[in-house]
Amino acid sequence: MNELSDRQKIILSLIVHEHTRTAQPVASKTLISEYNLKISSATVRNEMNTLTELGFLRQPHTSAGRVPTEEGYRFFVSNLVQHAALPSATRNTIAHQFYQSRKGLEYWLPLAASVLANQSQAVSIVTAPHSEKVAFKHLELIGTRASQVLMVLVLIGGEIQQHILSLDTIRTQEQLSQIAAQINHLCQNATLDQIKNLPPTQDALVNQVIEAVIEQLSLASKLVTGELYLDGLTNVLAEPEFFDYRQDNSPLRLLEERPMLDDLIARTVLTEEIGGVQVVIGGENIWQELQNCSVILTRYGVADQLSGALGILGPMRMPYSQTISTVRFVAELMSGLVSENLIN
Amino acid sequence: MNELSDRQKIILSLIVHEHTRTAQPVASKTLISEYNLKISSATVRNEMNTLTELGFLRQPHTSAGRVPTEEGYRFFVSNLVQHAALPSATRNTIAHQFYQSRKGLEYWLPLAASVLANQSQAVSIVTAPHSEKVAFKHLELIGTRASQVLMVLVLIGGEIQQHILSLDTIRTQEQLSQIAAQINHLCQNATLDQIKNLPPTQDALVNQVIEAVIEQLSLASKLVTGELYLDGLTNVLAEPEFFDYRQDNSPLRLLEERPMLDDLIARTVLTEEIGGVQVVIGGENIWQELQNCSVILTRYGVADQLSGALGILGPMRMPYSQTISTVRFVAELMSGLVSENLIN
DNA sequence: TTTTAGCACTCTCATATAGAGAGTGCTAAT
DNA sequence: ATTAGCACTCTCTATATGAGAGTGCTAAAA
Repeated sequence: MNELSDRQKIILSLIVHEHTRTAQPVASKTLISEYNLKISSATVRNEMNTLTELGFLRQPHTSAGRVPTEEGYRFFVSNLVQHAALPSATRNTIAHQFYQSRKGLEYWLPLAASVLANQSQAVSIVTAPHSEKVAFKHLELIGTRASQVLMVLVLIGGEIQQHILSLDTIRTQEQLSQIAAQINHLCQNATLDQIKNLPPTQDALVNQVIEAVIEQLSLASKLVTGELYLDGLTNVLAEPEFFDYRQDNSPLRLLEERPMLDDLIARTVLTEEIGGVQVVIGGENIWQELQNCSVILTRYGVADQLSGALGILGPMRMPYSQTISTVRFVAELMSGLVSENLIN
Repeated sequence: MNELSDRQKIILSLIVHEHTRTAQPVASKTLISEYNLKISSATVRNEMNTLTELGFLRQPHTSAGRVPTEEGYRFFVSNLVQHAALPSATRNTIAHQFYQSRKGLEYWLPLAASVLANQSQAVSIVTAPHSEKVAFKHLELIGTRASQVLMVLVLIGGEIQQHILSLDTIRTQEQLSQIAAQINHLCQNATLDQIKNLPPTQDALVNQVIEAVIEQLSLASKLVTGELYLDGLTNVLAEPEFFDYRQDNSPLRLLEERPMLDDLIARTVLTEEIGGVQVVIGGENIWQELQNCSVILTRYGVADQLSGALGILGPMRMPYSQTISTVRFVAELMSGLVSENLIN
């Protein structure tokens, strides 16, 4: 493929920038007057023509200016985006909000979603961190008045699972605690496979609980992502990209269908290192719903232990540089918080 | 206030019904042909005129049919709605979905949201059940490699709180379990106030943990609602009521701002008995955002122990009878599930 | 060879106009 | 009290028109 000349790159960048600002097709004259270019509009038009033939720009109609295509945005993001660091004022504002918040993932997750949504003026997506390799940390059995027992299972990393067991007879809390202690001893730091290979004990009740533990751990190990936090839906409602659509392929549908979102996350960030930011532009022919949208996702947390995904979904026409920086910064913050509070 | 004649009530009901079906202003002739009325259109027009003067109907413009006003819907819902039971086929479909689901509130809550959204074709709102009177059930302390400790606190009812404590020194798991046992003994079934009045112990660490317990319980007691589950946003995106608006007072904003939603829930269902269904039509001059919407909410769970709210938010023009029945039915199901799995 | 001025051409958008159709309100008759 | 009949009003659609924006192309200039 033909390399673009420097001038073509500049023009493409400026068109992307101007279109992001105005949401209008960009005319050759506009470009010159807004950015004080030293060349004539005819020259710009010639270059625009070339860029259009290369598939980076398109014309809504004959006598309109140019709009970047999906391909154009993709080239821009891969080759032309200026990765400026987030202004320190913004960084401070964001950090301050985390500092002021109550401590604990249950507060930080929605906060991260809220910060991302506000900063990007798009929809934010944050999943609770989750350990790929589930392993047993601690078990507790809590009796009720009836023969039901609340089983609380803590995984290494700090995830908590709860489940209600039905026993055939009512046991005292002492008996239950004894069983829990026994299992805690047996399963100390064990992985799912190790627990599966444990020889059955003499005690039928212990076996029953271990079965339940195995089931809970299996469930956890199948999970792609943890709980989902969204924010900023209203940011995006006014965008034509979002409500022009018929109901059926509104990009917002993606957010309501967990399997789709899990797929999106799995195909992008889960293959990435923590810290790598993925930009999906226009659905990349995989997700119909994202035709005019872009998704910026990254992974945060502690590698191999506890990690989640976070990012935003917005119109394709967005300030990529700034948004990518924001996503990256919030991910760094969250990674720090997760690692400081790791349970292992 | 003047009573409506029977014929006026019928005409109002039919207009509501027809408008719900077609989303169009209802003409006098339409009413006659669609519902085989034995009176002339002129008579209907006369009655329509009266109903308009009474504020139950309005005319979008001179030569248009009539549309029910907020007041009209309110009268319809209070006086005219036919409370038909949900068809047993629908009941079975819904019950079946709960039957097929994994057991546990964490599965039932999103399921309830999904069922409500699908059945009503509106946005569903489900909050996790929450105990108004928080009381201590069980505490567990789980050590990490560092001096941080994961505190897991189970409330009566079954809510689980987690919190990370920072100790000055590293303790063994045995020491931690000992402390937990001591506190479990001290706080057995105690309410927040009872724990607050506990005399301080000799052990500084125990005191520190009890402080943390008090803080967690205080937090829990201040909560109006538990976690929020929404579904069906896309159902409603196509409705003119929802995207006609400027961003600022879209009804969906209500769902993103927890304080507003809590206020809505607090002002309606929390004052109600469990089982009572509240219908808020057009925001009732309190919630700007709900101008053309209605909210149907009810409370579910076990009185005085563990209760949450569930319902839907949809366009004002909705099939009230059916939707109210659906909300009520799902609430009954959820109440059953909560009471069967109560931890106390 | 590259750039540019100039201009014809195309398409959109806003505005105006007209006619059809829907539905009412009113009047006078039943 | 009800109804038939009709004039009137308003919306909606289609059509026409002109202004404006922006391009593509050509031929000249650098």
